[in-house]
Amino acid sequence: MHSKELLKGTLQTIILKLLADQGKMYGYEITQRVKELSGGEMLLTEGALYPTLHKLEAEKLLTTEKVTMGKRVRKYYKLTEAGQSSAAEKMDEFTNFIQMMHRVLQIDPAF
Amino acid sequence: MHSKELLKGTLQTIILKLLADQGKMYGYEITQRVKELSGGEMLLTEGALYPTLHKLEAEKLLTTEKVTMGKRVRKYYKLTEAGQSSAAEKMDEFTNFIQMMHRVLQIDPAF
DNA sequence: CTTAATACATAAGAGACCAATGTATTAGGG
DNA sequence: CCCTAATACATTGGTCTCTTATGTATTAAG
Repeated sequence: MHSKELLKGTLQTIILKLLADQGKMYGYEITQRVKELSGGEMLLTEGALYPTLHKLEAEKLLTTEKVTMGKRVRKYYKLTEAGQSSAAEKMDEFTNFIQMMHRVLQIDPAF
Repeated sequence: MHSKELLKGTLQTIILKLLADQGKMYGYEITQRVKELSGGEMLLTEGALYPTLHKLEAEKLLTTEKVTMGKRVRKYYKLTEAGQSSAAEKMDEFTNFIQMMHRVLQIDPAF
């Protein structure tokens, strides 16, 4: 019942913000961090995550670095400079969105 | 750059909440009220609005009443009892969503 | 008389995500 | 030892929601 439709459009913002805070992360780590921060409520699917990461990389907002741990390969992502700007922009957009929704839905701002 | 993607999934909530507050409204009135409440930032397109109204009606959350004003026909929508429950539910979902996003994005709750 | 606003509506398509599936390594319990 | 769960990457097909474009018709204003 935590409607999944509301999450649409938030994934890029989440990824960029986490990377802005953490410096670098790999895909699986992102899914776990989101799960942790949301108290288990928000579960990123790989079918959403990886295509988005690849898209952000193609747009030069992220760069990758492969690190081999034993026989397992991890792919770390970090923000480019453009990515850092984009992260800040997306966060602004999101807070504006929330404020607008508060007005439209007439929710007590204290909430 | 108020990203349109973030609005996905909010339309039903908005419609139900406005009807819960106003009692009854017609389609065009809803677009104007949203525009007014958002300070012109949020513009509902008819291609989104009418199919959604029809869908909510098909789900028995809304009932309609046609009113003729001169030669122009207005179609008023109001909530059924199920619609009132649904409106409250959607509002809960939305506030939960915002709280979850605050945690995930680590936004100052005061914001 | 032409444009903008009011008022309804549908159809084609795009965008973002989910579910399912696939490969492969590692750790733990029985 | 073997099976399962967790770790770690990735792609494909389908769904849902909205946007763009289009259509009809009335009314008000310049």
